[in-house]
Amino acid sequence: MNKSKDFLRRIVEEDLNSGKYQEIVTRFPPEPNGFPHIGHAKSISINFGIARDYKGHCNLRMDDTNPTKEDTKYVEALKNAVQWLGFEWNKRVHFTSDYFPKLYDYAVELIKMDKAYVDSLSEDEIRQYRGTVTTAGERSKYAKRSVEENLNLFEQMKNGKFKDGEHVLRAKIDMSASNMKMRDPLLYRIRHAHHFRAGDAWSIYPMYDFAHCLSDYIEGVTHSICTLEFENNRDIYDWVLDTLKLNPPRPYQYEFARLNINYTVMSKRKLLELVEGGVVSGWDDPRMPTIAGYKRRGYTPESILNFCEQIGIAKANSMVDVSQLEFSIRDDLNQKVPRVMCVINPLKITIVNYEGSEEIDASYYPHDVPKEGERKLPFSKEIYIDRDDFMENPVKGYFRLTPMQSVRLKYAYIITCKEVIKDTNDTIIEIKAEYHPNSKSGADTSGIKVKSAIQWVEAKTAKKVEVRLYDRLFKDEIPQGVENINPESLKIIKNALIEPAVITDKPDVRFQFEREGYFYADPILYKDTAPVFNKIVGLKDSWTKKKKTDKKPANTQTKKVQIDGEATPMNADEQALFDKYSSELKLNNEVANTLARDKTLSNFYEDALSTLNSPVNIANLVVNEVARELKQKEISELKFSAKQISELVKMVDDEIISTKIAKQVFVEMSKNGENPKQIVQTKGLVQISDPAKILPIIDKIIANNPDNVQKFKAGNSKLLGFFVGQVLKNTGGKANPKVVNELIIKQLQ
RNA sequence: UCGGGAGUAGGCGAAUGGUAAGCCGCUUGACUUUGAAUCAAGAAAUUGAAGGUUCGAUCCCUUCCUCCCGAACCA
Repeated sequence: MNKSKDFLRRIVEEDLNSGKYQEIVTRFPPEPNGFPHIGHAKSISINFGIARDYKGHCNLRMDDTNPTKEDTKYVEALKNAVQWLGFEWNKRVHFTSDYFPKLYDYAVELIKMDKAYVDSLSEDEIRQYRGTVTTAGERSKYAKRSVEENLNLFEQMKNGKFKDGEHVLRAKIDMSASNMKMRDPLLYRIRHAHHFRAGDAWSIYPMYDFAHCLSDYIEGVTHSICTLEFENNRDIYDWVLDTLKLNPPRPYQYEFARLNINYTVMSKRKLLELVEGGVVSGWDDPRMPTIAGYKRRGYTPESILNFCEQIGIAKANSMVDVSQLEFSIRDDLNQKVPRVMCVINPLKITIVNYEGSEEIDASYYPHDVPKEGERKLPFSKEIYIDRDDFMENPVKGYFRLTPMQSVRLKYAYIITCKEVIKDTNDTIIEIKAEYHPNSKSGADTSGIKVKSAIQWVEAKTAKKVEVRLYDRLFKDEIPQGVENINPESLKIIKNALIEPAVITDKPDVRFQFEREGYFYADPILYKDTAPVFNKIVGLKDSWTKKKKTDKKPANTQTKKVQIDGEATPMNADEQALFDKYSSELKLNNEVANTLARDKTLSNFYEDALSTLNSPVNIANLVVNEVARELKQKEISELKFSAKQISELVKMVDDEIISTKIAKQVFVEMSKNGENPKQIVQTKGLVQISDPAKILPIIDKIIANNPDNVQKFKAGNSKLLGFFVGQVLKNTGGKANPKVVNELIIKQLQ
């Protein structure tokens, strides 16, 4: 089956099919002022993914227009992240700073067109002059400067003749625009700052809104994909490219919803605070949602990429559950990594009836993972198990070792507890147990039934390892900052014990510690003499979950009450019109209301009414269809006339076409202004109402869909739509749906 | 308040007028030498609300409600 495409891919496909672009070019344009996080991974996955899917390419471009915030170390982090995720950027890494000379020339161009000016208002004044969302702004008096003066001033700005903040270059657009971004946005500001790449060559730097669109254009980008908060910036994007009258094709901007994950912060500012405040060990702390953090934790690139694919792309702000991410990494590692035994919280077991030692063969992989490999497990009378796997006074439903309940040592024997030894504090320090010699795994003739098999290590051969148990960094679903830190996000266990093969044979760097979770040999701290393992993610655990959720929370869910606001009252004229429409012309209230409140619509309506006396049907068409066109266009831009609308309605009244066809015809009319009759004729859209012609089609469809016939007869009335739809499809939409409906009901009785 | 976006099971998210997909999560069962995995079954949605148009509306129209973005010399 064809997978459904996200809205971006749909746009890309349309543009390719229409020939708008020959090749798709996207770009990933981070500002190098912080380490990339999983939100960037989503953007990378989208931009590089689309380029890959449509055989185009994707540029990696550092958006380095603010010299005071950016640094070359972040450039490296960004490059590493993209590579680690498995993508290749087109040729070299691009930098907006490479385009500074070109950008300067474009600015000069704008000045020459009298579309930009040097403003000398102070920062505060600029803010004041901008106005508010409800009131228009006022243009600076400096906007009147001549082109020559602007050119001159701008050049001096470039040459460092002025101090920071003395002047700015602004676009001359509209100080009363409802989009605040369009109130003469700043294009350049003076910054006597050292740029990490451009050095001290420039004392003016372009603003995002000016640099970004032009950088896209310069690179031949076709689809400039960014997040929702740039929706308001799209108008400037278009204004700059259009005003400069650049040679086509030009790029267009599309926005998607950025990624949010619960229990996670995603803002670069907050992440920087965590790093600088020493709350975490650095940008690559395994608890950080940075790509470097996930990498250090042990996540695989595949798991991150799968996650990005699963969550989809849309335009609605949303919060993804962190369990979705955790599923991705488990799902990936489950198929890949060897199973080994590690005892995190050791409890000594002495098997009193076992003497000597042996080695037991054990596969690295369970039967349902198609990978080969095995190791030897040393076994003797002294072993360790996890403290959690023994309970002296077990709770109900406990499957593991108790004084009354035997348990299997995985891959080895069944043991039975004989004696519990405690110290003076009443803490259990050792268990004396007996093993059952004929119960060995794979050759068990003992007939003893156990509920569980637990991990263990042999005392003398086990290796001591450090295990770092990571949990989510924040305890709150929507964390604000350090006050929400989870105090248990890191537990360091110094004395965990692991089976020797893990250290001596090193079958992999990632493991599943059986019954615990997935772990990763820390790429920096790990030493053969002092191994360190990071917990990547725990195994799914329905046992502890069951214990916790035994107390059922009361269903306190109350349905939210919908508060309806009031519509603004009509004025006298509108009221009069409404009365006329509803009483005289018998329009229903809703239609009359819409018409009465909209002068253009009602004028159009009365115009159409003058050539055809069919008040209700014309009103319906005008209110529902014409109104839609009028949302996008002015009345003068409409391709069709009121007269044509009445002609269309006439055909419906005369039952030449169905309302369904009428809508189809209307679409044609609004596209090219052709006459409705003409459209119906050339396309052969006259409807079929003759039962003799429709019946055979219905019979065929009934014969072809016995399942659905069955379901329909069983009472699934929604399937009527299915059958009607099939008949209409078969007749190219020409069958009279009313007739079809009646006939189907009759045939299926 | 003005402009721009968005509302579909607990969380994501398909379906442009014709049987409300899929994934995560949840429940139950089977299997099991991981309370995992796997397999099977299931619960869960009056598509934000109310009206309208239509034979038929998640989809088109109207009004309302809620949430997000916007008045940085940040990106």
